[in-house]
Amino acid sequence: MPPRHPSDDHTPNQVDVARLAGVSTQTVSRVVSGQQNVRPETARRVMAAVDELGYRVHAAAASLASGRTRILGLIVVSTDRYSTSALSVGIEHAAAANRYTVTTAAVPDHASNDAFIEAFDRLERQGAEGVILGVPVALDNKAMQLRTARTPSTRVERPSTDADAPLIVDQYAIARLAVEHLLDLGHRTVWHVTGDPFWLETTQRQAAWEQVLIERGITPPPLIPGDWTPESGYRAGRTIAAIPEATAVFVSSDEMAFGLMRALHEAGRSVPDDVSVVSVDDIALASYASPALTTVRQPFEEMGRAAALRLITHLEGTETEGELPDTHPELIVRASTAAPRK
Amino acid sequence: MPPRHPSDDHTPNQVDVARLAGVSTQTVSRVVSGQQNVRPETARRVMAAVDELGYRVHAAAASLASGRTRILGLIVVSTDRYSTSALSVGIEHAAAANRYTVTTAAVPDHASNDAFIEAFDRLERQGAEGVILGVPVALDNKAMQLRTARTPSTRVERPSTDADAPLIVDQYAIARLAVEHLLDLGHRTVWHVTGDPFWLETTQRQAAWEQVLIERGITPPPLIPGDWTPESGYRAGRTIAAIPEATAVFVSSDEMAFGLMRALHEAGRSVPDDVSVVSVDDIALASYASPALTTVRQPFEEMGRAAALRLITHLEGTETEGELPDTHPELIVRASTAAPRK
DNA sequence: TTGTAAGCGTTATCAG
DNA sequence: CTGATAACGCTTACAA
Repeated sequence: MPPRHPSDDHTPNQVDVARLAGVSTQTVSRVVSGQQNVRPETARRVMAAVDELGYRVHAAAASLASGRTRILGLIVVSTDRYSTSALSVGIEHAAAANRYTVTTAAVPDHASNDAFIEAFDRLERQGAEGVILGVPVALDNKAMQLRTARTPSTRVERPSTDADAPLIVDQYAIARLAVEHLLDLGHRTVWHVTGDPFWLETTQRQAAWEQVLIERGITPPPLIPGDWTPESGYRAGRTIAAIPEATAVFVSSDEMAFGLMRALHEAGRSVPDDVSVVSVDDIALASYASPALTTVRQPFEEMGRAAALRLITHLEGTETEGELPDTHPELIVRASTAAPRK
Repeated sequence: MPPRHPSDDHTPNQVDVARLAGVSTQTVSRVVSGQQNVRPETARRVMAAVDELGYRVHAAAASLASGRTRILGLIVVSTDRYSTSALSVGIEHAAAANRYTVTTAAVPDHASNDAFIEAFDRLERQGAEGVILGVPVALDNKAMQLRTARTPSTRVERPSTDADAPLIVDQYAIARLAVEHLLDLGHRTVWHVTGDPFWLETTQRQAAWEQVLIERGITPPPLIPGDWTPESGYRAGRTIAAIPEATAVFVSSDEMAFGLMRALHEAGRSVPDDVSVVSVDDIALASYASPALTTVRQPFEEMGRAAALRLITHLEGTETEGELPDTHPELIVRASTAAPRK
């Protein structure tokens, strides 16, 4: 076989660059990975060779040699809930800013624990250095603990079982904002339509709602179950409409609030004159509901950023690029709440 | 240094498994990657060793050796548009079913072409074997063509410049469904509120809307520009409200329709009595608008599945797991459309 | 059916 | 500041 021409068919590698620049592969590696101890002139020559050849590091080879993949795993639930995409956008940004890459594993809604484990395994196999749990996984089982022990993980919300965990979004603050707004308006009590009980937020908000009422000496009325969907909100609305003394409702998502208000409207109960409604999320459509929704805004993108940053910080044991975002919820008052009728 | 104990600190590798099972690493590789030519008894022994050691293939090493990463890249735009998450869920599912992994790169909304290139590079560097463009990238430039030439890519929508490309969702069919519905109801013409001109769908739907009108001998009225947001829909609604002869509107997204109907309502024009509205998407809230939206459903998850499957098929040159999903749009008639007043 | 040998392209370590 | 050399853990030949 004749000696191969330098610029052959194969994609250029370090050796090619080194040869062209007249240095060793090690120097190429140093230049490409931005280390400082290279003479500027040498670095320039290497970069020129890199450009000429169109060289780029081979991630797999670099991982194998260095033991680092710079991959972040993300487990999400397959829903079209508005929050999911905003969350991942935030995560992706924080990752990219720190030169990490995000690999996603989706699990079906209401999946069994096995499905989460399987997703986690997929991510680990792929080389994820850390995993972000965008899902309500239970962590109190052997299989999951085994995995989170060897691969650092963060969850977006704060697990109820671990009050000390660094917290990204305070579900208690959300519920408190909503309930106190209603109470301060003069309502005697506040009814609550829950989210899907599968999710941690649901139980946390519910507990907070109860707590705030009790602090004010009010006995919480019966819970009205929901599952995040507008349909479940509609059903809850029919329930509420049948309770004449209900004048204020805290609904766990904007989407459910749309359904709820429709049911109320159909039953001839006016919002906010007969019933005040406050929900959670502040999706883009919230101000286009009729009436416009009073809601507690969740800064999803910031939450995603915060989760990723927290994980990366843990991974590197040092500071990261970018400020830690503000993830405080905020009450947005619009037209769906008012003082109760005399 | 004393000889190391077999089960030492390092994560177990093929050598460890081979030693424990009393076979060569090659046999371990064969068993683990599911090749058939291994005696069942041997395979069993190997699997036992794998389980005992908790061994899993090192993806980077496997990639380096085989030259395959089984990574699919996905470029998405950082928006919380409902479609994005549904799309990626579909992609992720199809990928997982074919043992591929999805890596996401997000670019800002309205990003420059450079941002797309940069995202593409990130994905390539990561080892993506193919890239799904969930974004309206222009492909008519050198830099992009260079990349799509070496890394197979699919886009979710059909580029207007390439009518022969296998098509995932037919924007013409969507517009036709909407416009003909309105015309068949007896409206003399149909006004159109566009999406963000940055997106291909926008121009495609707009062209289709024009075409259908012209086919029926109707001169298209002036375009009303939008940008997907409910706010832009609201502005469009004010425009429409000021045009007494406008009785039918085709709005390019449900979210804009919410804004539009709110503006119409405020202007005292009733939907559907004065103005009929049909939009596109069929988001979960569409039936909870007031009135409930007549809309053209887009099966986003199926679209994502289809895009991924198409790419994987191309990559493997063979058939893939799972039927090719049906991505036909469908008209959902609800309460926002009616015959025009006499 | 199983094993041996030779890389894959990079980074770490240690010399110079 | 730069270079030689040895891993990293796996798969693809090829041989037995």
